[in-house]
Amino acid sequence: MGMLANLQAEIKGAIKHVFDYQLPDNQLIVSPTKKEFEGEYTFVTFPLVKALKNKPEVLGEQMGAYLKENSSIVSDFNVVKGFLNLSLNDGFWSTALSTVGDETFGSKPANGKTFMVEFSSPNTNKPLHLGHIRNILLGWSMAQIAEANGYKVIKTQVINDRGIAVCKSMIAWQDLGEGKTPESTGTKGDHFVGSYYVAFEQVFQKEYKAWQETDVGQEVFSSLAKEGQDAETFFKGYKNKYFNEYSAIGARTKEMLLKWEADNPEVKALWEKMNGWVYDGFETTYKKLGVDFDYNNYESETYLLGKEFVDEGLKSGVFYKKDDGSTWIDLESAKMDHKIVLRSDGTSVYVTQDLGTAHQRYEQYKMDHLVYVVADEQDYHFKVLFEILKRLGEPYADSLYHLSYGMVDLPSGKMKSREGTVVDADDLVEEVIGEARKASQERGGLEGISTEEQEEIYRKVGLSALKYFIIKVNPKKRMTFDPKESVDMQGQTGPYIQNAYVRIQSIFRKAGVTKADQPQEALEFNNLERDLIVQLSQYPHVLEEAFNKYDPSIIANYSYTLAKSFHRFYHDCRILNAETESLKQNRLYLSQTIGSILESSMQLLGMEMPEYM
RNA sequence: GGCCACGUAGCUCAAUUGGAUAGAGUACCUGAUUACGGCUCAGGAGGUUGAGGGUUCGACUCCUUCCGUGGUCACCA
Repeated sequence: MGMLANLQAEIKGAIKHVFDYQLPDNQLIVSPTKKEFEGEYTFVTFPLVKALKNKPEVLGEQMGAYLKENSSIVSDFNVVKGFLNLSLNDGFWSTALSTVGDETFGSKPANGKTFMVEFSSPNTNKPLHLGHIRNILLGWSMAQIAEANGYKVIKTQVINDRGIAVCKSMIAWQDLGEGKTPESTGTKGDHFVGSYYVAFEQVFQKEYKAWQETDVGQEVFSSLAKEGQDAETFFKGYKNKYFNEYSAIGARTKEMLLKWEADNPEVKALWEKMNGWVYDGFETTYKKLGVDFDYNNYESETYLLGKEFVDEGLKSGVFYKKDDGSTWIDLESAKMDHKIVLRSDGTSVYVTQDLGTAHQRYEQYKMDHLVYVVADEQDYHFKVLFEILKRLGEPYADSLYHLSYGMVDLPSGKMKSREGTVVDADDLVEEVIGEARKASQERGGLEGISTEEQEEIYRKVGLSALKYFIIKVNPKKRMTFDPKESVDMQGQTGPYIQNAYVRIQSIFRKAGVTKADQPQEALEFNNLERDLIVQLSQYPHVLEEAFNKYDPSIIANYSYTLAKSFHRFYHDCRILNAETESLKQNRLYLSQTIGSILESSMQLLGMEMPEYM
């Protein structure tokens, strides 16, 4: 990092000297030179044109000449329009390499601040699916990136373990379960419970269909349907109303929820038993994905939290009450609507809970950042939530961020649980690992390694294919997930990057050393080596940028270009058979640095490097 | 309909934040390499950056008007 600052200072000095002009820092644009041109770094002279009233070419020539003459690091230059391309001398590259090769390079000292991130946040009535995987990868990566930027990190998830949906699975298990358990059926707990949720929907739909044919159903249709609306469309929209007002199984479900809220021991026992099964299942999936949490928020413990806020807010006039007893906030001045915060029966809604949870977290952890990783369908919810917290004068209101990401589509279109097109997380993980195993065995590449180690490698490789495929996309963009491409291992993929690392390890094994030191004597660097050093030196900036923009895909793309450059270098330049011993040492040292940065950057994205593949 | 995102090669994605001739991968075609572990490397072809207008030395990027896609406008979470 210091190396670029050095160059910038020299350029600034040159401008002062040649033109007697002080260039503002924000106009001092120095970037790596594009491949088509000679040189390694480029200074953009356009900003000088206005102030100095001269042609950009002339300014570039004058500065270049001065720098070549007087600078200790510039060896040559050329000017194309407003671009001054600078070539730097071997001494510069030598110190640059030792900078990036330092073990502390890229890591930032602790800054004493706390970064909290909420992600995954599953419901206990369904197993995790592809959408959760994108969420988890984003949340996990942001946690790692924050840590690399010096923050103390707290990873948390909200488990939506209560409510009407959870009661549905419970009712279905009571009716249809015959006392079966995950153990007795050999089913993973979350899948086991999820199947009863599905069963409930089937029973309910059957009941609803039958009701539609009854006199009552027909009367509802003819009296409430809009003109020209057909029965199917009408009843689709009427489903919730039916559930609440007519359905027998719906009534039983609601009754169960009331009992749950009244702490009925039998209901609570059943609830705990079934949720326990689900948690076991989630744990298995998280473990396989290689993620964990520092603590969980259970909705059953937080769903009442926001109420006291409402009282305070009513007093201070932030909220107002309607005649029916419901409580609202008027957000029109912030270009939003009126929003309900307490129902007329006094119970709280989604935002109310989130208000309370945010407050509780701050009380407990005094975090400096709180990031919610939630899909972009909830953009409006978070705008509302943050605005309310601001109006309530919460001290942390400005440190909140909604990391909003686009939904994951399949090549065939949207995932829809009702149509059974949801991609299950566990299935997906098994599939990519299976593909890695298959590909490896076809090549017969892992002979002489124990079966357990082989399996561990397949896991690392398969998961990196899957994870990279998802994390490389800018979070806010909606993405298409093609299962076929997600198991690819060639091209811009996780395994391609792993392969660069494995090659480096292999070189060291071949060389019979574990570590390389930088040679002391003066050396020459070729284009490929210089390019690699430039890329390596950007790592700290990449880290910062990924953190500031909440965007792990920046790191994913960086790792790929670095791996690509290495593969090319590896192809064109002999390392162990280099012309001289010191050149060999130098290249080993460079390779070692690349390997270590590839490893740490991929680790930020939740991907592990194998030693063989 | 209001509001919010997003529209870049056939497909999946980039573009150092306003910089050079818009780049990668994939698929397709052509070559290299019997090895420092080829899950590699090089080359070819593929573009009016959804459309129009504006701002300026310079626009995928900023402003504006359309068009398209998705999301959201629940006393669900």
